[in-house]
Formats: sequence, C-alpha cells, structure tokens
Amino acid sequence: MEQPCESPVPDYGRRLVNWYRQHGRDLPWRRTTDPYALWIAEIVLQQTRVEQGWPYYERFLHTFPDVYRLAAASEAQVLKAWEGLGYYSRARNLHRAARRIVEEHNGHLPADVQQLIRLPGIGPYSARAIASFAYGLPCAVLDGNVYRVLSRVLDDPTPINTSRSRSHYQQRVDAWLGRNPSAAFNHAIMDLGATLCTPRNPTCDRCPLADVCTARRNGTIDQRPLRVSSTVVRTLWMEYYWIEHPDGRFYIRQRDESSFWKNLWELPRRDLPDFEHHPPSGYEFCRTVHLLSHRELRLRLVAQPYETFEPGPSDRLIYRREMNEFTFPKAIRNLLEAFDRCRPTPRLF
DNA sequence: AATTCGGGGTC
DNA sequence: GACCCAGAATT
Repeated sequence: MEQPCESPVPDYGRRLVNWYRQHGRDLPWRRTTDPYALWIAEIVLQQTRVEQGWPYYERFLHTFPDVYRLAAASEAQVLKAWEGLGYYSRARNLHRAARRIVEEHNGHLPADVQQLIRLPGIGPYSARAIASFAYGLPCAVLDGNVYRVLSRVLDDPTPINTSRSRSHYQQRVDAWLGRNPSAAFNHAIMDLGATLCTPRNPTCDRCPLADVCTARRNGTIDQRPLRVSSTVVRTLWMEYYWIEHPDGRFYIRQRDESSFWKNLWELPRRDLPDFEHHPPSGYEFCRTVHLLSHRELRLRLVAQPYETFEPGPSDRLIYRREMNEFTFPKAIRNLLEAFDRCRPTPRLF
C-alpha cells in the first residue's frame, strides 16, 4: 500500500547527508578518525577559513604527531608552530589541554561532550565536533555555517547573537540530525554553509534544500541570519551657551544636516572631548544627560556675556515664549528646565 | 551580556 | 570599509 501522504516535516538531515556523499569537500581531517588529529583540526579551524588553516594543520601534526609529543614540548615551541595564525590563546590552551590529557586521561581524549568541554580551548562547538567525528557520538554541531543554514531554511528571525540564540538553534539542529550519522551530517551542513549557502550571493540553484527553503520562498535570504545590532554607544560632551540680551531674549541656533537632530534648533554649542580637562569658559548653570540609541549625550549650560558674543549666520534672538514656534530636541528642553530649577529667579515670560 | 582575541578573504 | 570565518575565555 502506498502511504497516503508524505511526512509534513522535510527530512533535512537525510537530504544533507545524501548531498554530502556526492558533493562534500575532500579535506585532510576527514580522512582520519584519530581523536588527536581531529582535535587539532577543530582548534585550528576556530574562526579560521579552511584554506588558511589547512597548512597549519598539516605542519602542526608533523611537528607534534601525538598528544605526548605536544605535552612534552615547551609553550614557546607550540606558539612557534602557531605563528601567523592569530588567536594565540588557542595554542596556549592546546598545550595546557595536552598536558591534562596525559595527566588525567591516560593520553586519550575523552569520548564525552561534557568532559571534552572541560578542557581548555574546547567549547560547545569543538566538543561536539570531536565527539561526532572521532567517536561517532550522536551530537550536532552549531557554528557560523549552521546558524546561517538553519535561519534561512526555516526563515527563523531569532537573532544569532543573543544569550538565547545558542540553545534555540541547537534545538533546531538536533531535530535535523535525528537518527542520521552525526559525522556525515555535521560535515554536510557545514559544507553547505561554506560552499553554497554563503553569507552573500548564495548559490541556491545547486542547494539540496532549495525547494524547502522558507527564506528563499519568502525572499528574505539576504536578511538571514538576523543579528541584534550591537549599538556602540559613544559619549559626547556638548557645552551649550546661555547668551541673554538685556530685554530677556536669548540666542538659538539651527543644527545642520551632518549629524543627528538634523535641522532642529538648539542653543549655540561647542563639542568637547570631555568635561574634566575642559573647564567651562563661563559660569556653569547645570548639567544633564540624554540617551540616544547610539549616543550618550552629556550637556552643560554655561553663561556667556551678550556683549562679546558674535552670532553665526543661523543664530536668532528669541523670547522664551517663542520657543514653541521652533522644534527643539527633548534634550534641549530638558536642559532649559534644569536651568529654570537652578536659577534663583526664573524668567517665565 | 558584552568584550577580547587576529590574520585574511570578500564584496 | 564592513562583514565574516568549523569559537572560546574573560570581564
């Protein structure tokens, strides 16, 4: 009897493994099941492209063929073998871990994710990679490639750079793995991300998951994976000047197009690198702090005599009651409110 | 939860 | 110049 319907969930894992057997890359660390060699490969390849890490992998194994030779070496010798590869704490941790493997594990890398992860330099990714590639343990890896493939095929808007993202996507990739052979599956999904499902200009027409890729159907490939923008909040120090005409009017000035608050109005201003090393040029009335999404503004209001001030082209003299005819940023209105509170006789006209 | 650690390729 | 790479340790 034919089954009346197919499974509602595509078997992503089996598709990937079948594709990998046809199109997978031939890489040196895929020709061995030696846990030591695979460990070296995984550390070398952290945040490192295959083409860049390849010669280092082969040279390192030639110099330190087994964990005993690595443990017996000096840290300087290990660092020398790492020279030029970057992230040198990887080499120091490799050396430390080798000595612990000799001392505490009888020279064998443990065949267990939780024990592997306790070794210096081995995190969630590397532990699962070694466990699956060297020992065939049923665990799925999560790296930059896997994040990308998952978020695209599932059109998953969950950001990949928050505290929740790891557990979220680990659950998804665990489901994809299912009962498939873990080594082939892990190779497959990483190969797909590295060769076809690339960060930009992915080659969808050759992808084995193209027909079930949700982001492709929705036209959101370029928006996956999503990241929360790491807004670098810079601090700016802005000194504003209270310049009052004898009749009560004061100077305001329009901002230009070049920065935030484009074309809005403020008071005459000078930007400073800080307040500590730049004392105010006149009496300081008050300070306020204002937060933008990407800036922390520290404002202070300083008195400046009307007689010596030379107005710029956009400067205007207005009464306080005329303020509502102009658009001021909230920060400027806050600054003037603080001014009113600190001033002994507020002029409210 | 955010920063730090690097050299190198890509667009 | 921004982004990304078979991430992990530290603050």
